[in-house]
Amino acid sequence: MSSASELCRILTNANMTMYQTGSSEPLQPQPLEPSLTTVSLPATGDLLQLSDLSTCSSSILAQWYDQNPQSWSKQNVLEWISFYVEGNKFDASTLSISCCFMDGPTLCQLTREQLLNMFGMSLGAQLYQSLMELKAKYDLNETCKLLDNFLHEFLDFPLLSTVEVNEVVKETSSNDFSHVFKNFNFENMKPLSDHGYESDSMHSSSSGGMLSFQNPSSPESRSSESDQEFSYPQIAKVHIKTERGEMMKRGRGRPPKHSQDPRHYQTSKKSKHAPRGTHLWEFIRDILIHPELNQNQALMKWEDRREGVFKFLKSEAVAQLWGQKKKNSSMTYEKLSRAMRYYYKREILDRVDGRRLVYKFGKNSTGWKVEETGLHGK
DNA sequence: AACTGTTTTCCTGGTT
DNA sequence: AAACCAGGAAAACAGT
Repeated sequence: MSSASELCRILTNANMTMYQTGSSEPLQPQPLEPSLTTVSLPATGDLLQLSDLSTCSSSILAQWYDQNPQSWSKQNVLEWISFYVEGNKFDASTLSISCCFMDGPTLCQLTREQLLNMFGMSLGAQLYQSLMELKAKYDLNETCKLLDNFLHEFLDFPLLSTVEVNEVVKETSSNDFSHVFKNFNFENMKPLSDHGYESDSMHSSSSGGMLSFQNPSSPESRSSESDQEFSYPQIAKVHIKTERGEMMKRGRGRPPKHSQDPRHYQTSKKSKHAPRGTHLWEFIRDILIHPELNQNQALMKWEDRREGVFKFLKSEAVAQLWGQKKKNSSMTYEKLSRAMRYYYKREILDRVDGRRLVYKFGKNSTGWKVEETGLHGK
């Protein structure tokens, strides 16, 4: 069996369509204005900001995070399925892609049995569960909106402006809805604890071994290919008259010596930044094997498809894209290429001497060979 | 908490 | 000169 499924890859690359190098902003929901009334209760929008699903699909998924599954488009459904396919390294070579082309209403009509028939016992069950959870989450969202509105009106009442309400809903919510949030990371949330995570044991109930995210296909089996990161939103942790602390992301790697931005040096709480998602080489591979999803940007091309030799056509654009994926706007080809050079030692890439911007996949990279992909590039 | 793996950042020096 | 390439060093951060 091929190590990575075609569907998975197609959908991974569908993500590319969302990355517009030329455009100013990555496709992410605009953070809602922090409540200036100093209420740290997350606004409903914050609450539901699923800015990071565990894999590369995050940008896409952010588009439909607060939608009722009933109103999902076909694309949304596809993305949702891909999340589970990729997250589990599900081998979808046996899965008919046509199964995945349906809109939200159609999806919601399916029974559990139908899903199992279409996607198999494991994935089908998982999709069914996820669907139920997302529906529940949507309902919760609606409830929260009401609560949010209520609280805002409530807080407008002057005599109540010094009331402090702490962790009102936390217990109920974490008990009842933990599974709902399981796959999501809520940025802009104050972490419950220093490290920003809840203990896993608290909510192992719903998914159990089902969501065992393993990646047998990647050379780095220990990698965080599909790592999940989540924390609970503190649904009603209200601090009236308390400044909402801005958490600055410190950024990875060695701190820039001559950073233009002094905030770069400010210490911050360990940011729960984006899970790694795919590795760089996989990201590159995916651009190559699905050029049709690059918005006609011709970012890279195969020099020798069979041998796995490829070339960067727009090195900085690719770097920007990679940066967007890693939420790092200062990514450059210079830095990206350093990471690429580290792959030589691990034989994920082989050296190609004397040819600028040309690299070659090595024996420890997978998913690019013609036979593997089922695609036939030039 | 220590350790490992994978980048990210910076840098010096070389090549095209 | 600009854009790359090579790698060392150090740091950040996630996962174990």
